[in-house]
Parts: sequence; structure tokens; C-alpha cells
Amino acid sequence: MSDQTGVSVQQIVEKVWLSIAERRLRPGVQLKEEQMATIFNVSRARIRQALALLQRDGLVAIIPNRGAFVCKPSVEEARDVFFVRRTVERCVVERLCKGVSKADIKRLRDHVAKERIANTQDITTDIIKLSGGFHLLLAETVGSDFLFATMRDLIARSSLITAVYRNTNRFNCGPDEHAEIVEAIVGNDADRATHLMAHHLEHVESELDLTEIRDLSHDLRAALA
Amino acid sequence: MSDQTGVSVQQIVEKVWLSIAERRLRPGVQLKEEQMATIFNVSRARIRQALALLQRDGLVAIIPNRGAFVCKPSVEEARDVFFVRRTVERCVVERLCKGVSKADIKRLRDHVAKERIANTQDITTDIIKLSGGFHLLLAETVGSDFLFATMRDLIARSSLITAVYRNTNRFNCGPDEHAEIVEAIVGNDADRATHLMAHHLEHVESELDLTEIRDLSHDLRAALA
DNA sequence: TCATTCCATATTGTCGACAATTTTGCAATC
DNA sequence: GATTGCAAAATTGTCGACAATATGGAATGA
Repeated sequence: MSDQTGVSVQQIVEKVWLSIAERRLRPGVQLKEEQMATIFNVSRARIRQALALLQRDGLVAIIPNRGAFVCKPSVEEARDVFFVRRTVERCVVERLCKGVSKADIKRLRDHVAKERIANTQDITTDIIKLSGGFHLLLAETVGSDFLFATMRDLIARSSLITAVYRNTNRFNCGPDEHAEIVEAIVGNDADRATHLMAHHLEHVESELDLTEIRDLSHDLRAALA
Repeated sequence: MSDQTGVSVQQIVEKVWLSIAERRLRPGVQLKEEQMATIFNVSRARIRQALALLQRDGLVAIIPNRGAFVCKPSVEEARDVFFVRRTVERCVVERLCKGVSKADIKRLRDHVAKERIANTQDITTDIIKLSGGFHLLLAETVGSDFLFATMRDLIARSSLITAVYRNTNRFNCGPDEHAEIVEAIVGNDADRATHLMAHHLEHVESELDLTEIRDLSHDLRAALA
């Protein structure tokens, strides 16, 4: 009758991640374990594991004996994330410009092609997944566990920040800029590649409204001053 | 009879962390759940939670259906970690130089004082904990969750790298350089503070033997070439 | 009417047991 | 003597149940 199919921890994480990135889950809402266990048709233990991973990625905050809540990053945190991201992505690109295999090149170009398709067909879910996935793929191609893990963390937080502070309806991180970066890497042109990447990230950040007045709900004294 | 005292997840993480940093646990060894459950006198569930956190910190690798193993970072990964660390610590120091409270200053100076005591008394465990703790305290003082989390990650990985690649018996990261950095921050001298920090990190990295011939056990073809 | 206390409810934290998977030891075969 | 196949042991993965803790509302008193 009912599908007995248990959902893997990774699938749960991805589902929640997407829901947050697509703004279906707003910052502050509580992710109750039993509720999620029912939705995904698994035991609470697996949900707890998924929540721990989401905490690792900085998407949810787990308060002891209270539960897990979707994070709301502050404007300053958003700036910090992009600051570090500029550095790490630069490091990634520099490493890639030292040479990539033919297989890697194909993978990168194929990914950009997928992004193009998602963009023309306007499938929001795919656009979000793939545009973050591009930067993750770059890090993965380097082959350093550390850079990959760091990038994973940064992408997750960037997605949350984008979901919270995006001021346009169009999703940024378009495939054209990605394509240019790939070709610069293929041509081993480190200067051009790092420059393009810096410009790309500036572009992404510029579409966010980080001048917004801070939410001072948590600090009544400051709010009423 | 036997002490019924359950050990918290955080305590387990710290114990393992220290054991790795002090080289009592070598890279590659498996951390078996039941064994650890017996040692810490807790259930396996709590051990699993601790192992998940250690994986988050990049200290152990969890292979599905196989178990958890202490990581062995490659030389290149070590360089990546220090590359990113230079950037993040610079960001932290710059933010701190914009002004810190009197309470923060006291906390920082107290910490350095503790380091001095541990150094004179030559208590290895404390020295390791405190020297990493200093950099963590700097990040915490900034007040950004993201910078703190990133720094936490970097410190954990740095500790593992130091444990693996340290070529001297003396533990680096001495309190004198820390003290200088604190005083530069107190004096709001961003130039001097960032310069000191950069020099300090270079010093730490210089005591590692990162020229070591790569371990190619995992790549037979390359090893036999 | 408002503040306080107490209790019922809901939610998270922990544990022990069982199922699934992998590793290991041993024997049979080539 | 080396290799393959199989079974037993060890280890990880998952679950349901119970204990501990926090939340919200009703009852009580000023």
C-alpha cells in the first residue's frame, strides 16, 4: 500500500536544503523531529542525523532541549561569508589553472550545458541546485578534501543568504559567467580566471540587499532606541 | 561500584581531539563504536554523534558500513588549510581592530597568561589546548557565528596537520607572539596586527615538514613508477 | 484584572535490541 | 602452494520505547 521506501539521510538533507534555498522554509521556523519523521517516512534517529548535518552546514541551529530552527544569518555574517568565499574560490581557480584533465574539462562543460538548459526551461529547482553545484564541482575537481568541504559549507550558507536577502526575482549565478570561467581555466589563464571569478562573485553579492536595516527583534533596547 | 557518570558528547569529541593532537591516535586507525562506548561508559548512539561531529571537523573520515578512521591529510591539503587560515585570521584580526570591549581585552590577556603558565610548567595537554584556543577566542570575540565556525574547523584541521607533520618536539604557537597580537589589537593598529598574525602563521607553518615525500600507498601505479 | 504556580501536553534526549553489511578464518579445490 | 567459496564473527545501521525537559494553559490568590 503505502510506499515503504525509506529516504536516505542525504536525501533528507538535500530536500531541506532546497526548501530553504527556495524560501519555502523561512528562517526561524522549527523543524520538529516527529513531524519530519512522518513526512519522510523514516524514524526520528535518521532525522536527527540529517539535522546534525544541516547544523554543520550552518543552515539550522540546534538548541539543546528545544529543537532545530532554520538559521537567519545577519548582514554582517553574510558579508563574512562572501569575504571568505572570494578567497577560497580564488584558491580553487588558481589550483585548477595549473592544469586539468580532459575528463575534468568535459565534466565542467557538461555542467554548464545543464545549467543553460535549466535556465531556458526556467526550472527553479534545477537552477538553484546547478548554480551552487557549479562552484562545488570546481572545488571537487581540485581534489582537495579540505577545499571541497570548505566550499560545501560556503555554498550552503550562500544559498541561505541568497534566499533571505535576494532582492530580485531572477536567480543570479547565470551560466554565461560560469562558462567564461571554465574556458579561462581550460586555457590555463590564471589571471583571467581569477579576475572573472572575482567579478562573478561581486555580481552575485550585488544582487543582494545587504544594506537592509537590521532586524532588532531580538534586542528590544536597540530597537526602541 | 563502577562510576555511573555518563560523559557528554562534547567531552568525547574533546578527548578524541586531544588524543589525535598529542599523536596518541595515529592517522588511519579505526575508531570502533562499541570499543569507545565501553571506554567512555556511554551508549553507542552518543559515540556515533561524537564521530559525526569529528567528521564535521575533518578529523575522522566515516566510510559507510565500514566505520570511522582518523584522517591523514595530504601535504597539499595542509597547504590549503594554511592558505585559507591566513585569510580568515586576517579577516578576524581586521574586525577586532575596529574596537573591542574592555571585557574582551581582559579575556584575551587572561588567555595569554594561561598559555604562559602552561608553557613554563610544560604541560603538553594544556599547551595544545590553549594555543589552539587562542585563535578560537579571537574568532569568538568577533561575534560572527560564521567566522567562529570556520575558525573552529581550521583549528581542528591545523591540529591534525601539526600532529602529522611536526618535525620538532617543541610545540609552536608560543604565547609571546600571541601577546604581541593582542596588544596590537588593543591599540587598534590594524596594520601591525595583521602583519604580526601573518608572521605568526608563517612561523607555525615553517615548523612543519611539508616537503615530505608523498605517501603513495593509495596509488600503487604512482608509487611503483 | 494581573501575576504566579502547578500540571498536562508536546518535544527532545537516551538507550538497548535487532537487522544488514562487511570482514575474517577455514577448508576445499585447482 | 595459491586461490576461491563459504560460513561465522564482528561491526555498523536502524528502529521503537522510555526518560528528561520545555511549553502552554488553567487554577489560584492578591
